Amino acid sequence: MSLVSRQALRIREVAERAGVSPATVSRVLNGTAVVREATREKVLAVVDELGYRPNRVAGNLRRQQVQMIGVVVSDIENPHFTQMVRAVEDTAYLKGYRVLLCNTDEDPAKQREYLGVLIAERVAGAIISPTEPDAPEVSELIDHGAAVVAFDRAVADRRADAVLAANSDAARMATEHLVGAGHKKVGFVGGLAGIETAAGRQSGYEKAMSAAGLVPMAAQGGFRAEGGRLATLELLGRGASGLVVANNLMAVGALVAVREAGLRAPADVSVVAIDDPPWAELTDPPLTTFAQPVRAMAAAAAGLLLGRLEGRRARPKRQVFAFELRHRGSCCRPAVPSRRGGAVRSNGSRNRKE
Amino acid sequence: MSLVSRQALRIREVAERAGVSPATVSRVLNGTAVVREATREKVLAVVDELGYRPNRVAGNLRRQQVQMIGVVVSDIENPHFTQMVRAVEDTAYLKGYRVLLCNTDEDPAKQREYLGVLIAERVAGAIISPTEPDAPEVSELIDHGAAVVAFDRAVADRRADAVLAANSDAARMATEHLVGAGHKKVGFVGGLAGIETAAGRQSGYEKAMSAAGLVPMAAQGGFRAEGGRLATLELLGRGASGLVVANNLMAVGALVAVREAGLRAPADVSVVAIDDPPWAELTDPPLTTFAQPVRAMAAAAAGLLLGRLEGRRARPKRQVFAFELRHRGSCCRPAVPSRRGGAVRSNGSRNRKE
DNA sequence: CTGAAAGCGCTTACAG
DNA sequence: CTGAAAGCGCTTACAG
Repeated sequence: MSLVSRQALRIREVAERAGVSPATVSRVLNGTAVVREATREKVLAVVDELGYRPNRVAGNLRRQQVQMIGVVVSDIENPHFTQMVRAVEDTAYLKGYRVLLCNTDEDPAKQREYLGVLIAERVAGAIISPTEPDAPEVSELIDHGAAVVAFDRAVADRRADAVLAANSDAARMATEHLVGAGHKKVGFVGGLAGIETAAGRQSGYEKAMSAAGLVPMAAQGGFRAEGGRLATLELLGRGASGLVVANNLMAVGALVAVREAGLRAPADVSVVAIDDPPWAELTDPPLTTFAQPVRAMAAAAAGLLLGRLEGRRARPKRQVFAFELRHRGSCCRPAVPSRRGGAVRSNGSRNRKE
Repeated sequence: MSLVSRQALRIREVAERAGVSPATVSRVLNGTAVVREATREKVLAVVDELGYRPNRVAGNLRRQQVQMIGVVVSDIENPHFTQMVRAVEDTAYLKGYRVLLCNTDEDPAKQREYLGVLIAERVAGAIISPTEPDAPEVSELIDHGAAVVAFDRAVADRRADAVLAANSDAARMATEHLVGAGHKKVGFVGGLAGIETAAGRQSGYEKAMSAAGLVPMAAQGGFRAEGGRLATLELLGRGASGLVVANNLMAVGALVAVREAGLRAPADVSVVAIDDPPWAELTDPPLTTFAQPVRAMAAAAAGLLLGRLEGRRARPKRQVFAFELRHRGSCCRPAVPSRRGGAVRSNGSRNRKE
């Protein structure tokens, strides 16, 4: 179809060749006005013949709107966010919106820069899992007319919709699950300080422990596998017989640590993780988890966002989703006191790659 | 800093407030010309005071270039592509480029539409793992001046750079590995018909089998977990004692199938997978794999792309990366003839979700 | 139903 | 070192 040419064709060339004005070509291509059928066909024939591709950058400027949404996550490699991005992309694609991927690495500076990009590009909206919930750029983005939905973690600006998970409840239930099986020394492998989901999960854990009259025992793993490994080794060294792990990446590290310590789950240690990664039933033992309904959450977020983009003007919504227990093999053998001999080495010398 | 206002500020307002022309504001903000220091400071002060954010859509149009690259993958949820996207995003970010995420689901129509979007948005470049390698849109994109790098799978247009993996070699070595351990009935869980990586891997497998004088035995799993499960059940039903699985998602299904069939790896069946997913050492048993150096490949692809965007005009490069054996527990117990009693049920009645 | 003209908000030769 | 003016490629009131 297309005549190859170095210089991109403009609407004017198409118009001349078709013997009409640029306005008419635009109307045909966008369906924004009724055009005589014969004219329409002639225009389409020329468009096809020349392989004309309208320059959308120009259109965006003129129309004063960009059919693009930013998706801001802290780590695209975390399956939790991968699933979210995937579900959002699906919905956005169907509605004609493109996805601009913004990976912040939990770095507030990077989040600021990326939000600046979204403002500069005048995107129509954004789904944000914030690293810094009160960054002024979030408000700036909204001031510029973008629709914003907070995902997983709320943002300070009250004009944003929010799709959250009941983090505290999940950690509380996970802890109760272990306590109910007779564990007294239940450790908590915590997430990244200052992140809402980490704080929520830790508080649920602490609530359950104190309700049971037990002493909390937490170590921070930073939401990453290697951190989870080290935190787990520390907690095992302190005699933990049950572990609540605050996310799926750290669960990888926790399982490795259990093995490194020469222990077996659930015989020696019971493990419950929050988040249900795709590989949960493949591990040895299969991992008991509290699963977030990520897809439903992502669909809700995309729905809220696209709803606003299509003109809904309701006041901001806040939807909270419950976790769901997926009982597998890593839990819960009842606790057996002092079944272990020696101390556990509390940090690995092995140079592992996660 | 920013005075909140419904209507976005334009460069003209900033110029008026600073008592200079728009041209000068532009020069200060872009550093494109020397501006008197006092003027510069005045402009920056006003920009800061008003919270001015240049409209990059307008800039893109005027400058005739968009600092954005498209990343076209078939499935962002496949860890293989997730890692690639992540590595590309890192590099692109550092060079000031944004990433537009395009998920094709191995659907040629979706790939065409997304490539059309990339052309219309006049992106500077694209990294493409093509579903349809000879789609005319790839050439159109290049005609429009975009730099294109093919990833994993080549594209027909010879002007694109390519970063590939030695698929055939990997499958051949995996097969030889099993044959070397004494397996005669080595089955192959194949990928999606028509996809280059699937064909390459299957041909490597067939080469190794015929070199060993053995009869090939393949079943197609479509590169997805559930397909891998069904294909594996079929091959086990045909008496396979060794399995080469053509990608990581199908490996999930294969392990599940082995378990469903009441067998154990490596005692009853040896399994080698191509692709090394993050959870390979967590499975029961840990999965022996041939790993692609995804990060190195992604870095190479991003390097080639950004190199061209920065003006390199060398002829198209084609880099092929070798796989690397990661020996773990799922292989290779030597084959023991007819160690199994009855037939294996050849398709599961359990209604699993992958 | 169609065209001429203005304008989206920048950047950049050009002139001084 | 700085400004006035043109122009990037569209879309859309406006007029007919």
